[in-house]
Order: sequence, then C-alpha cells, then structure tokens
Amino acid sequence: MAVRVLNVAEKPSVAREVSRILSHGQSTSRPGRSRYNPVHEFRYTINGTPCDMYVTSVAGHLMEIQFDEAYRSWNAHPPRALFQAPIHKQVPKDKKQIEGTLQREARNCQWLVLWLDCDREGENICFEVMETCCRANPRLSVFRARFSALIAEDIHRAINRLGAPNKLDADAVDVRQELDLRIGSAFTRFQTMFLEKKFEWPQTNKKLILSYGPCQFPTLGFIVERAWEIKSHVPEEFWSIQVQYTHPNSTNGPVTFTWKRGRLFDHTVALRLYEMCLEQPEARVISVEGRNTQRAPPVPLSTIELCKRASRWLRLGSAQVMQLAEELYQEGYISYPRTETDQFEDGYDLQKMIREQMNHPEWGEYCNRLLNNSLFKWPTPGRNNDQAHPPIHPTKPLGQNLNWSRQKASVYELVTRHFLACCSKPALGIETKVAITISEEHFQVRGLMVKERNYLDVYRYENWGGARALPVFEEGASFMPDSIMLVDGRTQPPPPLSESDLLAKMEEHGIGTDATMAQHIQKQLERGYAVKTESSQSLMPTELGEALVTAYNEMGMEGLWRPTIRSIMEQEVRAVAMGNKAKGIVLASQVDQFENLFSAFLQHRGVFEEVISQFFVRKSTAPGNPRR
DNA sequence: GCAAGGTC
Repeated sequence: MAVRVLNVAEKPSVAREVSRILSHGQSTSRPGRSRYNPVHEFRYTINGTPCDMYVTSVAGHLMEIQFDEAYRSWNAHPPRALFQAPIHKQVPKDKKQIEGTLQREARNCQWLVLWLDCDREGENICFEVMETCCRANPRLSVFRARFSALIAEDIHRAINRLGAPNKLDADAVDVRQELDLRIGSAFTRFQTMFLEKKFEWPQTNKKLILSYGPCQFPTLGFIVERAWEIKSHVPEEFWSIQVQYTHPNSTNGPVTFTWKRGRLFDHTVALRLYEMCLEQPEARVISVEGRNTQRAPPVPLSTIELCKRASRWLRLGSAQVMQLAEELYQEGYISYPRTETDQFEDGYDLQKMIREQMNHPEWGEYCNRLLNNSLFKWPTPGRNNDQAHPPIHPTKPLGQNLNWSRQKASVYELVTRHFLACCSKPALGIETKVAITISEEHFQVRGLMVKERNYLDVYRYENWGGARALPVFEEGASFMPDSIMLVDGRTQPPPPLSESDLLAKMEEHGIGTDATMAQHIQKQLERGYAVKTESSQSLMPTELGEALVTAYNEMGMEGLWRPTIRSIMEQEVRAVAMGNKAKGIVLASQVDQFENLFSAFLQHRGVFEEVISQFFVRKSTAPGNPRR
C-alpha cells in the first residue's frame, strides 16, 4: 500500500509548481480550509516507495510570538518588564484556517515533507509546521526537501535526497524574533506613554504611536542624518576656467574643455592663472586618445534593484512598486517578486521567455533580433543568490484589454525590458579624450561615439554618458579658442535622500530584507517621522522624526538610531545559525545589553523631554506639568 | 496602541 505523504510549501505558488513538476502536470487539486491554499494530489515514487502525495502550503510564518496575556495591556506592567516577561508562540487568528488544513491532512498521512524556502526564515517555519502537524499526528515521520530553484532537476533531486530540518537556523530566527519583540515593545511603550500627554502633537486621525524598532530607527536615522548635512552645509565659492572652441569641421557646435585642476577655492590664484591664459590664449593639442569601450547591460533583476530603478525612472515609491509587483505575480505575469537572486540558473529556458514577448508592439521586434541574430548573450550573473527564487522576469505576455493602471503597466514594462536587456550584448563605443594646454594650464574634453547600441535599444531608461562625438583633433596642432572664461560657482548641499539612495544605505548596513525594506520606509510615513518631498521620490524628516533622533543623540544614546545596532544583532544571530554560540546564551546577553540600554534611557528621560520641548509646545493643561 | 519577518 502506498505511503501517504503530506508536503508543505511556504506559499501556494511553490506548492503548485512542485506538484506540477513531480506529477508532470497530472496533479489534481481540491480546496483547503483557507481559500488561498489548496491541496494538490498525485502519485509519486520516492526512492522506490510508491506514495500518495498531498501538497499544500502555508503563507509565510504560521505562528508569531506574543507576550503572555498579563503583559498585553500597556498599563499592567512598566515597559521595562517586557525584557523578562514570559512569551509564547501561537497561531494568529488569520492563520487558523491554514492550521486547520495542515492538521486535517496530517491525521491522514504518515510522512511530512517540508518544502519551505531554503533560507533561515523557511527553516524556522519548518518547525512551526512540524509542531502543528505532529500535534495532530504524533507518529508522522518528518523530512526536509532542499532545493535551490523551482526547476525540474532540483525538485526531483530534492525529493530523492530528503534530509532533516536545520534546528540551528530555526533557533537563530527565534533569537531575532524575541529580541525584536522585547526591544521594540519596551521602547515603543515607554516613549509613547512618556511623551503623549506632555506635548501638543500634530493632529491626525490616528492615535499617536511613537514606535521604536531596530529597523525603523536606523532607517529614520539615515533620513535625519541627510537633513542635518543639508542644514549644516556652508556654501563655498569656487572658480574654474572653461575653454570653448568650434572646430572648423564640427557639425554639432562648440566643444567645451574643462580645467584639469577642477575648481579652485582661492579667487586670487584662479584669477592669476586665468590672466596667464588670456595673455597667451593659443591652445596646443598635446594628446588625442581613442579607445574601444563598452557599456554592460544590467544583471538580472532582484527586488531591491527593481525598487531602486522604479523609484528613479518611474517615480514610484517602493511600497507601491511591491504592491503592483505582487498583483502582477498573483495574476501570473511576472515571477516571484521578493528575491535576492540576480543570476539565472544554467538551463533556465530564457529563449522561451523571449519568444513569448515577440508579438509585443513595442519590444516584439527587439525580441526577434535577440532570437535571430547574434544580439543574444547569456546574462552576466550578479553576486547574489538566495537559493529559493530566480531573478524577477516576465512569465506571460501582455493580454488584450487589460484594465491596468499606468503605474502597473509601467512596472511590467520595466521588468520585461530589464529582462530583455540583461539577455543582450553590451553597447559598444569609441571613447576619445583630447588634452590641450593653454599657457601652462591643462584642459581636456571627452567624447563618445556609440557604434552599436545593442541592449540600449530596449532599455530605454538608460542613456550612455550624454557625451557626444568629438570632431577630429590632430596631436601637436594649435588653435585659437572661441572663448576662455573664468566661471564661478558655489558648493551645493547634498540633495534630500532619494528613495533609491535610502534603499542602498539599508542594503549596505543590513537593515531589513528584500521583502521588508519597502515596509520600513512606508512605516516612516505612517508614523509621521518622515514625508516624501514634492518631487515625490525623496525623503525628509518631519519635526517629529528629527526631534526623536536629536533627543536620542543628546541623551548619549546614538547607538539606538545608528545602523550598527542591527549589524551586531545580526552577527550574534548568525553565530547561533552557524552553531558557534548557543541560542540561550546569545539571547540572555543581548536582552541584558538592551535592558541596560533601556535603564540608561530612563535615567536620561529629563534630557529626552527637554529636547522634545525644543520642537513641540508643552500641553499647558497637563496635570503635573505646569508651564514654568 | 508595540517589532520584524514571512506572506494573501
């Protein structure tokens, strides 16, 4: 008799894909208790054992940690108690139906095979699923299927080489969860309750929540830090010499040579050098260099790159991009949108996906060229691979009469053009550099002639250089410039932090993950800590955001908003995952450390209040807080 | 009324 096997994936799309691959498209489906998570059925032979396969899914974590009931109320215990308060894991309300399906199926099965994503969080979810299923059926044999991509080869290999889930990875996630909950809740409760009645806060329709989080605050920190740089910028005047010349054979106007010295902040010196140039204005060409150059197409698209590029070129916020990408994914138009991977597996059928785009009115012709001549090139791999998802790419051509918003269509277009671009040859050009001297001063100009546009033809967001072709200069020749000018300028403050710069900083310091970065930025807006500027894609702190970070600083608690705090936590968590440190020891020491930080915070509450009072008006009616 | 991480 066949062994009955319950298979559980992290999301419905993986359950569907695993079933399709293992059953060669022969699986049938029936609804689960949750309407998004059906159960797929088919027969399969695992290492010679005939099996009845039941494949279903969860939707991310099945459980979350919570403080015990006695600590839920904000007033029942002082916030400091949250560092030691008892916690437990539970299935939240909105996951009860999924839990129901798992338990119902588990009772009917003998084996449990875990198909969760092969990352740390996935490993943790394995244990949540195990706990749930084994409670319903304690006699289950449990196995872990490990796969690096949703391709037939990997999936077949995984089912025939089943292993055990990795407890260390799961422990590491437990540590991270517990620290985040304790730290976030304690600081959030304290600063909200401490400040809410003391000051007049801007009116909003929501209750004031001054949340603190180990990702939220470093994110806010980046925004405030840039605002400080802008505020403290002192413009400096500088001078530079520019030379213009219209070559007799030129077809596109005068050429501007720039000064090799760049800019000088000493007016007297700049003026003297300028006057020397004017006295002997004849220019001599000292070198003409030409070399072949190329501009590489982008590497395959990861989530963070999608957000950065959409922000820059489509002027969409990353939260909105992810929302639209999610819709496109649900409707089958693009692959899974939360991926760190920027390389395609060998054997991925890129040609097929290009062929599917051949009838598109705008880029269909380009696809023809890709398939029919030597324009195609296997994408240059990026450096990242999350071992769970391919780079983002189109999975279905556009249909007729889609009622899509302009924004949604533009996200699909970006994903598709990016995909086609990364499958293309680089653009080729010839760069020329002409160097001249006037008096003793050196000047130069660079020109570029694009020989083959290649990927640039489809990737219309990018231009190459903005440089243009130069007329032909002869080495050793002399000419009389049209003009020599002493131009002056002032140093500018840096621009407000753009969303793509912010994402880059978060990525650099490990704040958040591909799936959460957009949410952390969104949270800044939601809490009233930051706003988007009119041009819409830059972030500036509000009074509130700046006040909080300033206050932390004045209290000597810089560490609370700098990114380092998260990096250290991440290091410790990694040590647990590697088996180098015990879960209990890391937890105890980290909790202890943050509890001490919290005590210091309480001791400096006077400074906290004082700094906030420099930004906000005290509530005159507040009892116990009379105005001086 | 709180975090961050999955995901619908």
